[in-house]
Amino acid sequence: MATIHDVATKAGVSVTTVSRVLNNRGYISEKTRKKVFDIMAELNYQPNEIARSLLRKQSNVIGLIIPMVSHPFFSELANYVEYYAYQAGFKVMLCNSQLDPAKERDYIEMLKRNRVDGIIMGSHTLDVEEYRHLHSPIVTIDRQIDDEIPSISSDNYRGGEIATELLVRKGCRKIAHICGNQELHMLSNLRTNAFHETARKQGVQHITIQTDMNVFDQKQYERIIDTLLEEHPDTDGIFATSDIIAAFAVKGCIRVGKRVPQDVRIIGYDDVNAASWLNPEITSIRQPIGEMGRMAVELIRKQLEGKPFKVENVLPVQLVERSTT
Amino acid sequence: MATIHDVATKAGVSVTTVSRVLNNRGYISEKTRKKVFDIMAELNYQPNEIARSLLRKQSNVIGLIIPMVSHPFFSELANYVEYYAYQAGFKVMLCNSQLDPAKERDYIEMLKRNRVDGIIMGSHTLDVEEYRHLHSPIVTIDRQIDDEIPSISSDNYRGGEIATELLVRKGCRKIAHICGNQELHMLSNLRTNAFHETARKQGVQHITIQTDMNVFDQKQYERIIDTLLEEHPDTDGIFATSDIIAAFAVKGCIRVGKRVPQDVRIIGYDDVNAASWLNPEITSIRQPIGEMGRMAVELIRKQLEGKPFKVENVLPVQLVERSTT
DNA sequence: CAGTATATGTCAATCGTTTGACACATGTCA
DNA sequence: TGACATGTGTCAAACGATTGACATATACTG
Repeated sequence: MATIHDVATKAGVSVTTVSRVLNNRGYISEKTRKKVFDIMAELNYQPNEIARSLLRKQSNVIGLIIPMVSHPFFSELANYVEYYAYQAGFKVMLCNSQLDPAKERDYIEMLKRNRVDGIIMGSHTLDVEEYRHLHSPIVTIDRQIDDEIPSISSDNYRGGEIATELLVRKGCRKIAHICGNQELHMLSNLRTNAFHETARKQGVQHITIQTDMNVFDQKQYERIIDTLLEEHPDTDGIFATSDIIAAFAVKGCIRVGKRVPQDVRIIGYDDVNAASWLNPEITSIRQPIGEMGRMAVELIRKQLEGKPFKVENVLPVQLVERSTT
Repeated sequence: MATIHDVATKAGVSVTTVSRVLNNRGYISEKTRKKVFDIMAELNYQPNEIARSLLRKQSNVIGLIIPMVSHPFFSELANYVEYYAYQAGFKVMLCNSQLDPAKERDYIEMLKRNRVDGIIMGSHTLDVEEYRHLHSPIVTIDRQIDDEIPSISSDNYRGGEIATELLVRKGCRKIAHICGNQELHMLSNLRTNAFHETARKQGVQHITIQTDMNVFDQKQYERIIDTLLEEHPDTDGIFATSDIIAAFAVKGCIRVGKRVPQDVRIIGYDDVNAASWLNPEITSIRQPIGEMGRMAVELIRKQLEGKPFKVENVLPVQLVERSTT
């Protein structure tokens, strides 16, 4: 790879001059500028960003830690993060924690060693303390660490409320809620709180089933649904905490001969693209994933630039009614 | 951030000693080693990988360029690439081209400026020439550049053959094939060749519909299916080049009152996870995505280490029969 | 006691780029 | 003529780590 030195020699100028051309500073004649650019093209010169980063103490890299990209919610989030990061001149480093604390910790250290400009945390398997000592700007998705670290989430409580209310309004008398593992202290636990309170207030029977801590395990979903329908055959409403789980609920119902939505009404969560590929299309609570991604990048930038930012960012959710309710 | 210098000073030793501890070379007493590690922990020291990369001329970063992560095939591929890269000590930089040549080119240059150790190309919107001049090790997914650059693909021709044969065997007499844009010169075009040849050989009516160059556009899929069913109402078999398109085909059929698989048999491609969330579950041609990801990382490594490697890597596909055929 | 293994230090170069200080032209304008 | 703008050069330090050469000191072994 050619260096700035090679370019300077070949162009018959000094490295300072080349650097000046490259960074547009100081006086440069049109003739020299052209000459330098020509040589750069000829040598296929690409300035070494590693050397620049070292000097500038800025890598322009954002680390994105999520449980796994192949989960639709996170793959869509990653897609938007990449989109807005690119627009802002950042590169994104993809880190799947697989919800393994050791891997998550390892990735955090790796990102620090690589002096990333910021970390977007979509996985949270460690203790609050461990996140607090991070020096780089971070932003968390769906979890609050403390009142210094900005977090982004959608209005989980409201989402749980809307979902439960819809099922009640549609006439469900016994509603099951399948939620994620509550031990992770995610803000999504609020959906479950909302479910309990709303169901109680409305006076309908309700049960809650927690999934294991695995990111996503189809077999587990199938088992949970089967058990649910067997132990509570009179269930007439299911509020699943993701569209994928809702999809398995639909399949489970059909397997045992129940019609959706006539016998069982089902609502998912997230409103990922896949929710509308399914048949029947799944009613869902839409999280503004694009906006969450945009805001995550923006919050990193604001921290880097020392600008003020809001610590708690709760975005509105929206009911998207389709065919399963 | 603490530097190796701070650690040395605080530990009362020289930077050389700290470096020796860090890199496990030369003689170090247990006492000093412990002392240094203690201070490193105390100062929360993380060696600056940027400085190391500069010196070693090795960044341990792999660039992954794909059309978009939110497409299930690529999100699963990205997931595996991350998995194997992590195991091998690499970080992965996520680049979505959106099938925009300008963005793809820009990303390639960015990756070169950042001196990545290798590039996995899953997006191919540029001319062969542009890829050929890349200096870093690259590996392509689903496209052949020349006989120097290793490529990975699954057996697209065989996949197309199996899919078509299955539909014929099931009794289809008029089969439609929905394929991706053929201008991209991807190896997946072989599926279409296989479709034509097999259908002709078997003597069944067949039509082919090409999608636009967009990565994925639900509206477009819906339109294509609607038009197909309207213009060719006697279609009784559909071979879609992705499971997502197949999902839309299923929905389209049901919309116009056709039963799947009784009236129309549908087969998808890739066998992404989503294929089994759907209802009915989609019959598909399975690409070994995990193996492709593993091999991509391995081929980068082999090039880096100067080991011999195979240029053309075609992996077997497999029929996964479910409910839509 | 000589020789060697162990333990640590100093010093300087290197990776590729940026940047500030300073020097020295040439040209232009008032 | 002097002041200033323009254009380019040299030099050196800095970013943070690694590494080889070499020096020195202690401890042990045969």
